[in-house]
Amino acid sequence: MKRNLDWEDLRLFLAVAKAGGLAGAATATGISAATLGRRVSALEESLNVRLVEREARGYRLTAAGQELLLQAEDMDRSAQSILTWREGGSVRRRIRISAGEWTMRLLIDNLSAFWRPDRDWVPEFLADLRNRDIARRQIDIGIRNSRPKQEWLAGRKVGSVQFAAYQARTVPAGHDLGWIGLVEDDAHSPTGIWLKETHGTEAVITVNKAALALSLVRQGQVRMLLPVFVGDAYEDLVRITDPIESLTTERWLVVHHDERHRSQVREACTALARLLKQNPCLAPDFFPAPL
Amino acid sequence: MKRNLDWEDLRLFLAVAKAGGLAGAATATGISAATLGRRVSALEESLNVRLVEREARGYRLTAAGQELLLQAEDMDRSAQSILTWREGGSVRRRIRISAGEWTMRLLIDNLSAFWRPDRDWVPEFLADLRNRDIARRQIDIGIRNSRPKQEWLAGRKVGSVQFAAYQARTVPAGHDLGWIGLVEDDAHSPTGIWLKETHGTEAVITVNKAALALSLVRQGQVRMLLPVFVGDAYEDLVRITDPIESLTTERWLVVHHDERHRSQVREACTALARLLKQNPCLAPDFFPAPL
DNA sequence: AACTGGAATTTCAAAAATGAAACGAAACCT
DNA sequence: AGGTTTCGTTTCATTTTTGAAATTCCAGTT
Repeated sequence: MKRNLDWEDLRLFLAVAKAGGLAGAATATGISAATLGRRVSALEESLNVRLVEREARGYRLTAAGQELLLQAEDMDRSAQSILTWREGGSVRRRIRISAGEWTMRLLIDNLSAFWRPDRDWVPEFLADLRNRDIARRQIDIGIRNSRPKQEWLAGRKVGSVQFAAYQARTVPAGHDLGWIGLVEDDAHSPTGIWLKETHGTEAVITVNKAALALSLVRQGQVRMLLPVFVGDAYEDLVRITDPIESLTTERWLVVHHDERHRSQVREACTALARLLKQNPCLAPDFFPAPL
Repeated sequence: MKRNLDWEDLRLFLAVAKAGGLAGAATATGISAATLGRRVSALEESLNVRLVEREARGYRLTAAGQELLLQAEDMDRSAQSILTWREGGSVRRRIRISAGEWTMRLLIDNLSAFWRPDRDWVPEFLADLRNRDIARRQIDIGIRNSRPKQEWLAGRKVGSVQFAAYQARTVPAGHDLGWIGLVEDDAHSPTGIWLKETHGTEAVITVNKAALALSLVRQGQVRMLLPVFVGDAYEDLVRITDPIESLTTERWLVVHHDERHRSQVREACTALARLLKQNPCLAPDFFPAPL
């Protein structure tokens, strides 16, 4: 295809000019002499000027080549300042992790179990569960409840999540309470279906914040289906069912298959997998006791 | 392969940043949006920093991306001055043409037949007949006496050259003269073989400059085998044989097959071919008459 | 003068990059 | 609210680039 001035050709010309030939430049750049020769020829063609005399023992710059060398050195100064900027500043990569609200809190509660400040990556948490955001690189690692289906996603199973029904310990046995659910868990979701099939009812109240729902449960006003890593973390809550088999979900770490070989992404995945396979619970102190 | 900072990635990032997304940058650079997306991702990976937020309607620079943009603009200023340097100065390409000494003089004598100052190339003549110099791009077009054999050479036949024996017109008929030859035309060359077979002798005198040999012939001191485009150009010379079939050679324009699609090389070849197919002679005034 | 070492070019198989086309989703318009 | 347009990503066939190995040749050494 037809190109503009290729800056990489300039960079390689610079290396050849500095080394006085292809052999030295090949050593300096890690690119083969054959390729460097072709790139210099390509630059001569695009600039329409002879830049080097090709001799048996190396390349000698023409007058035009010497002029170009000066300008390529200008570009190299800017390039060197880019490298200095990256090496001098924080070179730690922010790894964006997305999960549902409960799982997000689980990670935050257990941060020290999978991350320390001396690591060369920093976790950044985002509550966004769309795979499209992994495609757009807005998310590096997603924690999802099923195996990824798209071929551009790579997944790793890291355990499963059990659900059970909970109410406040202060509610008298046999007292009939309504159910609360999350807006996204509508009547067609697994939790909605379970509720209809076992209690012949739907959630009386729905909210879009899991933390708010939890407060109402702890106040003794409603019952709720919760992941056991949440429900079991609060001593003022009690299960009113055993873990519900039909609501058990898997837990997957999902990344873009292009990204999974990146060292920080891999380290983060390894650390998260180690944590999640231990089936940790929330740290309940995070939430204030209900008034 | 593992690379250093790829300057072409920087150039393409600059285009994406200026356009606010892949679509506009694709239009500006002629490179597809898919490729630009990959190149920006590659740059993020090599610099180990997120440079853009990928949104549905374009790319938005992160803080690091904005910093990098400033430095890439520095590099672009140098790149623009390279383009200005090339456009402001002479953009005409020097085309190096190599041929034997006689053919070289033929070209110079007939310069206006194949080149004019308004052309976008300038001929540069070199007396060097080695094909290796075409490989090393020290020569753009070689005029050779046989079809090129190497596969990296492209050839175009442009006629043939006849040879005949000449002496000075002033030499009396039947007067026995010795022969002069060129150093490179030794006893094993076609001319050496012909001389031995037809006259049972070798060249008495050898010189390494064709012009010097010609002077001696014109002074009436020796006889010589000459290309007819040289011998017939001098009225004070006379053929003493008809054109010698066994010494006739072909005439080929030879270029590197990589170079033959370059417009200036192609123009020069076309012009030279047009001239040489007319079987032109030397302009005899070029050489001073013998004292 | 002969031999050796080093450098560049060429060939061709392998690897990498590219782009057309399809797809998905968000923003915009009616 | 529904339809259209625009943008970015993915897939896969095609194109381009790359590098290992071979070749050639020149400079340096013995």
